Amino acid sequence: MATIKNIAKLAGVSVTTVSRALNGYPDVNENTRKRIEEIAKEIEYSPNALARSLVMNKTKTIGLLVSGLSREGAKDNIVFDVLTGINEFCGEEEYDLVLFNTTTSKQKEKTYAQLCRERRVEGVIVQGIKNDDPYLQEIFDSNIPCVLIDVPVESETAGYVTTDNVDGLMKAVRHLVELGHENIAMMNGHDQAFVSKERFKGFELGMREAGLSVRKEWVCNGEYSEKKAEKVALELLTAYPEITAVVCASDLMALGVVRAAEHLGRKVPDLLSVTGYDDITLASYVTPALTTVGQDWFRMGYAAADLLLSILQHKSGERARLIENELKIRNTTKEKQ
Amino acid sequence: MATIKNIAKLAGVSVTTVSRALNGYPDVNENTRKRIEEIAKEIEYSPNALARSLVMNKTKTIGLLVSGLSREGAKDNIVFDVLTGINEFCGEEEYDLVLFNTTTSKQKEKTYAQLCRERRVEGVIVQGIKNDDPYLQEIFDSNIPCVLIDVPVESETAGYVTTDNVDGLMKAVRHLVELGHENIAMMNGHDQAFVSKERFKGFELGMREAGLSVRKEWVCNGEYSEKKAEKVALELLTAYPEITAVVCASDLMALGVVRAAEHLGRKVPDLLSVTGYDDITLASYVTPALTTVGQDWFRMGYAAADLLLSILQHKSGERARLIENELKIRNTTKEKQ
DNA sequence: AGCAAAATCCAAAACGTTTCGGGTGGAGGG
DNA sequence: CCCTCCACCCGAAACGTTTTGGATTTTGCT
Repeated sequence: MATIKNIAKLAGVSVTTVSRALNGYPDVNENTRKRIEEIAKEIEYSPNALARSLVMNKTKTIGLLVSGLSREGAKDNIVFDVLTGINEFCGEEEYDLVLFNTTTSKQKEKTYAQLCRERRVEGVIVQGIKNDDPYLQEIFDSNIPCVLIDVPVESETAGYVTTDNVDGLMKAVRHLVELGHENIAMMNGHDQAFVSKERFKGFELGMREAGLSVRKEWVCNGEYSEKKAEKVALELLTAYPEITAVVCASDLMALGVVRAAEHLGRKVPDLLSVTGYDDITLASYVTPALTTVGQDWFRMGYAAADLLLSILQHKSGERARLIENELKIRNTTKEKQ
Repeated sequence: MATIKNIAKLAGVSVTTVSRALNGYPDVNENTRKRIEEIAKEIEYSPNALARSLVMNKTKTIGLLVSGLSREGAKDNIVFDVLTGINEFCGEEEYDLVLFNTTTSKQKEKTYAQLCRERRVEGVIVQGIKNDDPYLQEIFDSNIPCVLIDVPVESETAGYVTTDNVDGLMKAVRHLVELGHENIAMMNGHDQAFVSKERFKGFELGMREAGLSVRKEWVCNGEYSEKKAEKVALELLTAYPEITAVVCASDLMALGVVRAAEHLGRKVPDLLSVTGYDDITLASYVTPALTTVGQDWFRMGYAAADLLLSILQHKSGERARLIENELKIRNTTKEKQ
């Protein structure tokens, strides 16, 4: 493979000159520069990024640590959208992206910090991490620049991007209240996600705002799983048939709830209103199309990469980015009969 | 950052010994090895993969070149599933994955080969490439090991993984024929995809097998776009109302066709049967659920990575992998009325 | 004790770059 | 003619590893 040395020999100059010529330094004669560039093209030279990174101590690479990169993750396109956003930004800034495998047990022995240090990534974006994940602690301890998606962490080197989950869920509740609903239940996700707490807070606030009380038995845990939510909803709706609306902490769970309702002969939205959260692709394709509060995952990914770079470059003390969300009213909500 | 030199100094040995100790060579005393390992842990040493790769000329990294990594790509989960499969395999083999940005115009100046050489990836997996893409020619010319998804290319260093697209479409046609359909149209994709030709061949063969003739005006080009397919289908179905079934070269296009049919008051599947291709997530969630021929994209990704590694290691002369497909009969096909 | 073999260690080169601290030669100014 | 300055170039060190080819010490055997 062609190296800078080869060029130097062919051009009859030193490697220093070749390096400086190719990198646009001013202290090299235009004629020699031309000659060097021609030879470089001739022998199909491309710089060895490894060697360069080694000496410059800069890899132009950021790492991606995603938990949901498994076979099941495909149903919601969230991970993918975020990835796309990150990729977009990295393209503009000429950064490369390396995916870390956290799935396999083999790598589990290696700590988060080790992975990053070995590969010498300049920073990391972490997605889909649960708050009881051991990696999380490590992020605090290590001083590797990183930004998390939907996990509020702030430090010298760490930031996050998220949406206003409290407000998001309040939007859903308000919408239902406007439609005349009073007996509103909530299908929340598991506690290992930070957003769950926020969304529950939004639920409480929304209910209080409307002068309604939240009944403990009416908020349940669907674990962000379609199947689980269906099962739980089945029990909930048979035990408390007076419920006329249920807000869900994810679209997938909302689909489960809809299925459960229809299994009980309660047609959605006529006999039960349901709202989701996320606005995954499925949401608008399914019938009835899901009313849901949408998040722009692409933008979140893009913002995450942007924030990470600004942390890397000590541009500002900013450590959090808030992306807007929006209630998308579709066909799973309707006035209370 | 801790280096092997630091350890050497602290342990009172040479860097050679540290290196050999840490890498499990037998010619180092067990006591010194213990000591070295302790110190390594103590000062949080992790090896510099850059330096190692530089001298070993081996990066344990494969590159990923995907064309569909854009915002629109999210609807079909294909790219994501493939990625997941690749990621899975790489995890097992302790390979890292780097994503190349081919989207932005900035990087377009850099050729495919340059990207790979710079980053010193050992091989590449290419996905979603069109056959008029300039990258394709480069793949032939460069001798960088690579495997393509759904593009039949074989050379010393290149291979591919695909499914039997001819047979796949034949399965769909056979199914429709068994249901009594005779006036069958095809919604194909654009010519820039290799699979289009194959699927058309399957259509022809299937029709011939059933003693039916294919009418040229009845095979149209939906360009793998939902919107375009809808528009084209609208024209097709109004011009030729005698059509009772249409096979599509992708699920997204099938969705467009279904929409067009319903817009014309032809309820699917009662008044029109439609089949898709790919079995994307949407296919089973949409109503009516799409009858489609399914491909296991995860397995394709996994197989691609597997094949690439076997090429890298000169394990065998094998240059192609064929993954099975399967007809999934759901609710968009029915006996001809 | 003498000697070969085994065990343990090390110095130095190499990988391909960048960068620091000069060096050389000629032009311009006095 | 001498001095300074500028344009252009170079040698060598450095980045953090691995590996080659010994060198030294210890062990085992007669």
